[in-house]
Amino acid sequence: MRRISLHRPRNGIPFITFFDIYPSCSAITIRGHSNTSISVKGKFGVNSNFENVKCLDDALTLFHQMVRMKPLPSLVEFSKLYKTMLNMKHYSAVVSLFGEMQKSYIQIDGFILSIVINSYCLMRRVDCGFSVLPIYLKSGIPFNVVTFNTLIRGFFAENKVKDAVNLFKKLAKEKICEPNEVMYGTIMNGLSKRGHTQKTLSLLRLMEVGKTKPNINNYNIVIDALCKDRNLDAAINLLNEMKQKVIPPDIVTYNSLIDGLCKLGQWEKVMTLFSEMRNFNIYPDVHTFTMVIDGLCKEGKVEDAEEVMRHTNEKGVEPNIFTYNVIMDGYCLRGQMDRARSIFDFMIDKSIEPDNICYNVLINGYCKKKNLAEAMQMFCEISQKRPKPNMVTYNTILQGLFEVGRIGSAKQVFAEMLSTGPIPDLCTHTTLLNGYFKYGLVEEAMSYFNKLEIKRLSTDIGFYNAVINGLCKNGELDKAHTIFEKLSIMGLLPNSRTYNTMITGFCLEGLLDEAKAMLRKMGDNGCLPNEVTYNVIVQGFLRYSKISEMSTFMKEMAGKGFSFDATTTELLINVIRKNPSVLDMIPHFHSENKK
DNA sequence: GTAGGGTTAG
Repeated sequence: MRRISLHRPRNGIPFITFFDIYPSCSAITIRGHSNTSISVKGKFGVNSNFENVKCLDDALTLFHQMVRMKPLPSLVEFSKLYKTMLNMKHYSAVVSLFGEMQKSYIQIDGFILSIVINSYCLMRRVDCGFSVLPIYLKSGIPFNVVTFNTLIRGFFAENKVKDAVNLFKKLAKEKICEPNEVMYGTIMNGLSKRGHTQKTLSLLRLMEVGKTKPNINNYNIVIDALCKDRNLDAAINLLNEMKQKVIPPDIVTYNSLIDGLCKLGQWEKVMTLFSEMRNFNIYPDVHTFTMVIDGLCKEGKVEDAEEVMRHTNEKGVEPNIFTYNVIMDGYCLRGQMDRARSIFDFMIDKSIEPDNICYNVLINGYCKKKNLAEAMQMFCEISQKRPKPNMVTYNTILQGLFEVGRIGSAKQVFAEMLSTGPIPDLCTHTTLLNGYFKYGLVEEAMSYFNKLEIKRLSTDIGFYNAVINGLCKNGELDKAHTIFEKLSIMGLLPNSRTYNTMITGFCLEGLLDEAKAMLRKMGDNGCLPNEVTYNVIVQGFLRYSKISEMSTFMKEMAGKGFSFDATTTELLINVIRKNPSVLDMIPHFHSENKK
């Protein structure tokens, strides 16, 4: 069967399309340099060749077959192949195949160039993405909104927010291209994901009065940002605005809102949204159920969560790996590792391949139960599989091993991480330091710390808190104090944990005046003393029987509505037993505390 | 055939 069709596309170049049977390449549209397209349909349908591309080798083989064909396949087929490769994350391979195309003088078009720019952006090389722009000019291909949207996404991928926004502004100002809803969406999404919810909302308002009116996606981005900020009232107001403007919310809109409400435990409102959705003929999907299940699990209601999972099945929605991971985490949080492991086996029975998160959840669960045998078993299991253990896996198992004192194994795992694993992050460094300090290995801790300082890899206050705490606990208060004083020079702001750690350190050494001075300094630096601070300092005075000063701080505590923790209470009882008159020194406290 | 939104782990 042969069909010939002649049509004239917008750019004015005529295309002639043939449909025929072509055994050697059964599903490829072929276009010669004269812009003649020949589409060959085989028994597997038009896309079958790309569905069969399972790995990089398949893609390369097919590409080389394609470039040798006469006449050449159409650029549509080349872009389909490139897209398939991008989906498999073979970004640099796309770039090099594009190079081969250029060397062979194969004609290119704007689609191909956008894909090449995207490949660079996905490799986090937006700079190389820009270097593709001259090819447009040389080839007489006009830039379009996709070209620049891809580059804007590239900037965001490298966290270059200002560059992204500047490019966006430049495009509009110099009339290089008219931003559309997608481009607004890209900017809004980039800003909202970095906490700039108000700017995102302003852009939506700008769109409302401008030429490009916001679509459902633009609203969804803002609603999700508001929900993530726990500003559910504002999010629901925006939902109502959408309804008024006859932009009907969709499942994504409702999922953002339901997730926000679940995280706040506002279950009645969740139910209201569920019934509202039904009125709009929008049905909950696997995301909706998973978020509800997650919310219930985080409140410890895992049985209810399992009930919802059964309900999910009744509604014809299949739980996916997210759902199972969430339920497993729920059981792990409650220490019910047997239940978590049944879910795990059940999932495998359903032919769902466990992923990294799944293993990490279980490893964390076993570590929390101090069952390092099982944790290590799972760690070894994942080490022999793909995907390989990631940073979270290593950090979890390291923490677990240190927790139970298996320092040798921890060192072994860390060495393995350095040689074949992911690059350690700040959490790894902090875990390692905490571990060394906990077991008195001060020299090892400090030599590791110094190495990191030289490499300037330690730029986080949480990390310094670990060092300061470790030094204080190992009787090295002076060194801790020196590092504390250095923080401001490095431009790091101490937080309440930093101060509390230093105050604890001073109290342990009986340097109560220094402790007191540090507490007063906290307020000056905009970091108010909290319940922990007061408990720590009161404990200090109690240990050194400075009853009248203790009384002063207790009064302040009472004024701020802070309570004693277990340690303070115990110390206080011991002091009162020895000397009952102390009771009169204690200010009017909650009667509960006084008993 | 190229660019966009919502769910999980340390």
